[in-house]
Amino acid sequence: MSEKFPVCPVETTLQLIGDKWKVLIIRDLLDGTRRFGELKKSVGDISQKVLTTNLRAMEENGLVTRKVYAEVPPRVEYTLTETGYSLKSVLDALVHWGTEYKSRK
Amino acid sequence: MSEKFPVCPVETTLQLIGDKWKVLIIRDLLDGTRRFGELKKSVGDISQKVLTTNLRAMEENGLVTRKVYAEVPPRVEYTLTETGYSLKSVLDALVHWGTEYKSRK
DNA sequence: CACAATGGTATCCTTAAGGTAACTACGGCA
DNA sequence: TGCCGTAGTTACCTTAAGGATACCATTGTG
Repeated sequence: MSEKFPVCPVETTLQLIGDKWKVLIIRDLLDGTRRFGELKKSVGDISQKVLTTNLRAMEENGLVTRKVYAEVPPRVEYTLTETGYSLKSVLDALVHWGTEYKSRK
Repeated sequence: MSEKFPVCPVETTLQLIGDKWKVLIIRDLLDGTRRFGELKKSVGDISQKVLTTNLRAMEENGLVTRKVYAEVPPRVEYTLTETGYSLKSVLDALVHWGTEYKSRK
């Protein structure tokens, strides 16, 4: 049944992507599937530990899927789920606002 | 002249409202001017110290204006600037996504 | 055999964020 | 006189987040 989320939908969203790192991960995954190492490079100054922690949480929340290939060395790919991809509208808003803000300076 | 912001507009936005509390403050100020005490109640479980800190930062970044009335006891009102109000589009996206997410559960 | 590459986990330590409580100014009021 | 309420500031302490480092499994290659 429905898990308990805050009444305010803003708080619900913050609960899922209120973390700076998660937003940046989604930004990069919106362009398509990425390997762990690729994300580590593209997200920016993120440590392996933090990246792993965030990806696990996002998987838990149904925002990304994790696919492990039985190769050596191992290959792990992360892809946005449909729900995760639907965050594109939020990211678009962030991009738009950030661009506007900078241009006003 | 232009201060230095990250190249990525998403990071610029996060730099300004990447904090959970700031988002909630903006959510409440979108309905109109609020007194300090009103915000403290409506934002949720926020301490006076953290609320003050965030409001100061947002004032610094030109998102809110602070107006002090020379009364006793003192009255201080916070209002979104035009720039701050323009975050409505971002908040709308957060509301919309959060609502959708909850309904999928 | 030793090592490289990838995607982790485990441990320890430091730093930053936030909580709590005490204190301030001010004038009104009983 | 002493207390009330608002909107703070300050000091101190606790907790959580994150950094750094070491370690692991696997297998093809030199």
